[in-house]
Amino acid sequence: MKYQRPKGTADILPEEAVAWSYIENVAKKLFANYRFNEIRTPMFENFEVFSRSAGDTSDIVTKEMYDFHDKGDRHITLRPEGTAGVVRAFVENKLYGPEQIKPVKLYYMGPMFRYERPQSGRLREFHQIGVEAFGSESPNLDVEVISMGMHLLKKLGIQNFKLVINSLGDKETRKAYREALIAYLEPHFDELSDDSKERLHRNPLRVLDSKDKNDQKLVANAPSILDYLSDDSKQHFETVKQLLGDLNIPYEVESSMVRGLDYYNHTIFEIMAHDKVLGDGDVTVCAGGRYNGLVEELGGPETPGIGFGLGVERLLLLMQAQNAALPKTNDLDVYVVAIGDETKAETLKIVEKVREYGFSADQDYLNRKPKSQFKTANRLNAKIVMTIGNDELAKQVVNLKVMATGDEQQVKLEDVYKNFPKLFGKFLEK
RNA sequence: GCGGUAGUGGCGAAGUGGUUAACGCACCGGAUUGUGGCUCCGGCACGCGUGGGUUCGAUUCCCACCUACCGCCCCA
Repeated sequence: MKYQRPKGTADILPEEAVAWSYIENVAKKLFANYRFNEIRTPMFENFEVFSRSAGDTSDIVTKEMYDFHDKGDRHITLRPEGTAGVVRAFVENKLYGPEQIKPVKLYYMGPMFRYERPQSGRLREFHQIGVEAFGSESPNLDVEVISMGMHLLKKLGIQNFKLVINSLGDKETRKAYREALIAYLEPHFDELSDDSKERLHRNPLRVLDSKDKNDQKLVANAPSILDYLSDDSKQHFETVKQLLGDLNIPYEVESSMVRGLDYYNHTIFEIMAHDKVLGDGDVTVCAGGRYNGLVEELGGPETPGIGFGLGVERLLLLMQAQNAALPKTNDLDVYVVAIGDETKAETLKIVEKVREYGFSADQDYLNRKPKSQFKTANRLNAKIVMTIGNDELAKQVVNLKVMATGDEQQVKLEDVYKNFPKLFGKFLEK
């Protein structure tokens, strides 16, 4: 093969694109009900937008960014996630202004890029649907955002998913907890796995969800971040849990849950699904949380924010594995079988007229025999086949066959042209 | 970035250091001239991921690279 797509990219072929459109439309409709509006930001940003927001030591920044210097020697990064760009746009366009109704609720959908080893459900160019809400610290907003994510999965027919939440508290909380955790783990340093030794000082919270069995044992008695929450943080988290309960949204609290991006604080959550296609354990399909402070970090006024990102590829994998229903689209209403060159012009007129009336129509373009044309009509699941040959042309009629029943009758061309929906539309109803 | 498995026609899949690379599905054509299914007949890889090497000869052996998949790291 001479040319192949770049590693970690995928072609979305027509058959699958149907599912993509469906997902996007369902999401847009749902988001509109929650009063979120679409925002479209560039697929690349200045490097600093991401390095500043995600944290200089995060893996995403240190090894997974797709970055390069352009011809003007600007350090450019293909966006690895959606939030930073939206926050940048929020600040740059002054959406924090007093004339904006708060919270400002935005959503986006599009490709993201991360330079990493591809696996199923993990690509270098992948797609996220995400939402962000700025300007309110209300726990109600936390819960609404979470609920919206849950609703989306439910609407798309996903089964076996669960909500897991945690609180990272505020800055002070994280600092205090980080120290406590290091103090707890340090005496056991030699017992830790190599990966966790590495993690201990760079990102100690990561040790908590190590997959190493021995690490897990050590970590079992580690202090919990929930014991270090400041009063305000605790109050916020308690309210979130309370409200989730009020809405009858089941959840689990997982105090060891952490985040890959440094900007998160307070409520964080993941919606995880369990299905073999995505490996043995639970896989996160939707993840998000609060990021109070991020707007300041990118040069805006003090503005709280919260959002989530949802991986479309993973979602699709789940939908396929679980046979989630997809709408049937683009059914063929009419196929016109032409016999003989003399009928070509009339055939074209027929299909065009039928389309004009709002039905789908197709014809043969390969000069094939009637039998072959019928075979194709059958494969395409045509509801009606109209046949026209020299005899019909001379008499200005066509043979109209209803494929489901096999009934065939001769009708006037004039009727097709002048009154198709009224006379024959009945055959095209579901 | 690390470890492992794999790569034969549109898809699935057999195969061997040496004349014409099985088979199934799909597709195309035909079975007395203009009708969908079934059946039957026929067609369909100048080529076995790419590039080198070994050899009289390689799809089959060796090396490198590419890509996919699985695990780790990390993550949606």
